[in-house]
Amino acid sequence: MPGPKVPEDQRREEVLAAAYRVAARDRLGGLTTRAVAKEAGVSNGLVFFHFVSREGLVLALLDRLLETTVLAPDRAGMEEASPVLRLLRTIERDVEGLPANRNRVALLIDFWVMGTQHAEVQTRIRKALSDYREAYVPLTSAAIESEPERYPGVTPESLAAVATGFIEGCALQVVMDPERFDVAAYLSTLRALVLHEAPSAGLRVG
Amino acid sequence: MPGPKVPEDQRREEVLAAAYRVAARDRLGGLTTRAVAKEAGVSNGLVFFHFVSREGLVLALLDRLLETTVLAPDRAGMEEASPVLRLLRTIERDVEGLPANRNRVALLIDFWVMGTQHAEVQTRIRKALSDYREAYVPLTSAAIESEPERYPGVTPESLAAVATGFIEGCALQVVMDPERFDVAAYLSTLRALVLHEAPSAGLRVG
DNA sequence: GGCTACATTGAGCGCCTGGTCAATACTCTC
DNA sequence: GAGAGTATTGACCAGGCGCTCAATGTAGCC
Repeated sequence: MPGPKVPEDQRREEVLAAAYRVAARDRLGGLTTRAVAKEAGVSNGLVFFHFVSREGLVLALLDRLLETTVLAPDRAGMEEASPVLRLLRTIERDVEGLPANRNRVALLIDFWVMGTQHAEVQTRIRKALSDYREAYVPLTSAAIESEPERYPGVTPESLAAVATGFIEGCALQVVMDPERFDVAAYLSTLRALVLHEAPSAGLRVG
Repeated sequence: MPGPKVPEDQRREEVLAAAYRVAARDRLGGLTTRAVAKEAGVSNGLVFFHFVSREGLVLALLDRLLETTVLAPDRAGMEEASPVLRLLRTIERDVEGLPANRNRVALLIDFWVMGTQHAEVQTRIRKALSDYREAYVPLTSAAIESEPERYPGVTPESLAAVATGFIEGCALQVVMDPERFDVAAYLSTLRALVLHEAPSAGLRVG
């Protein structure tokens, strides 16, 4: 009683999209092959035909998730700002974008936790985090070079690590308690800490 | 064929300790009632006799975990330092303590993630995090008061939130990639950012 | 139209899980 | 020592899981 055939790997794509929907709703723990099949309107066996195993499906989902997560900082609209301000604004953009992507962020943290026990997931997550840090290095490098005496002993890499670590901490907060997490207060505090000047200058938060 | 009886709720304690050992090794996903029973050298049914359900066991474990996690900052040995330095050193102590407690931290993050979908776990975790922030408020308050002009618009609460958020970000790093996480570089970067002076003065890192 | 190759189905297998429960052994009381 | 109450056992159940596979429908080719 097989259903209609679909050309090429379009089916695979449909199943993967269904897997994302299920995972965004029920997280990795709720990502069963049956749930995915049902969501895709397809039989259970077909999931295995296209992904071999649940693990294959999970890894494909992770790859898709990481592919569609933009790492490169968007510098549009801040070409004229000082390097330090550019760095700050990039961090702020990333943090401000977290609440709207809560489901996606929660899913990434699920994979993060899974990576603690699963070698293949671990290497992928580590690489993504490494890429994320790398994407910040040009910004941190410029910031340090603009005022070297202000950042003694700080390397572009260590500053990038701290910056992304800060963002990841924010991601945890957002996932756990989105109502309590006050993006504006968080960011203005960061600004004051780093700039040592009133946050009202140039703050875009309403 | 019941085995020997044990007075009071000592058995409950043994089972809970076994649950911690299992969870520290295999995390929440591996925390099955049978695994705990085996680890405790006890029958499967006894776990339910003492904890009613797996959920009861998990919640008891979470409570135990949070009870035995010291939140109050230890100020010993820094009475004479400036408030800002005291704050920094407290953060440093917390961060430095993470790698040695990797298993415990990983387990807490497991609960954190679980709390995203489980109401009772969520309230407990939120309370623990709130307490953690609160524990920092005296330190952040003193730091701000000592140099009010240096932290414009920064409240003790927001600074405490950023400080603990920073530590939680570090916790994520440690759990994911303990070898790569360079505690010393992280902390010296934080110092330089906040103090705007050479980190060699007063840094205790070898 | 027949043939081949392949996508698709759904029943079914084995395993593990949380949970139940009657039977049983221990401990205490008198 | 008998009786009562409780801690403990392990077999058992239902359900969900990942996964397999023979059967079957579909599409393209000559």
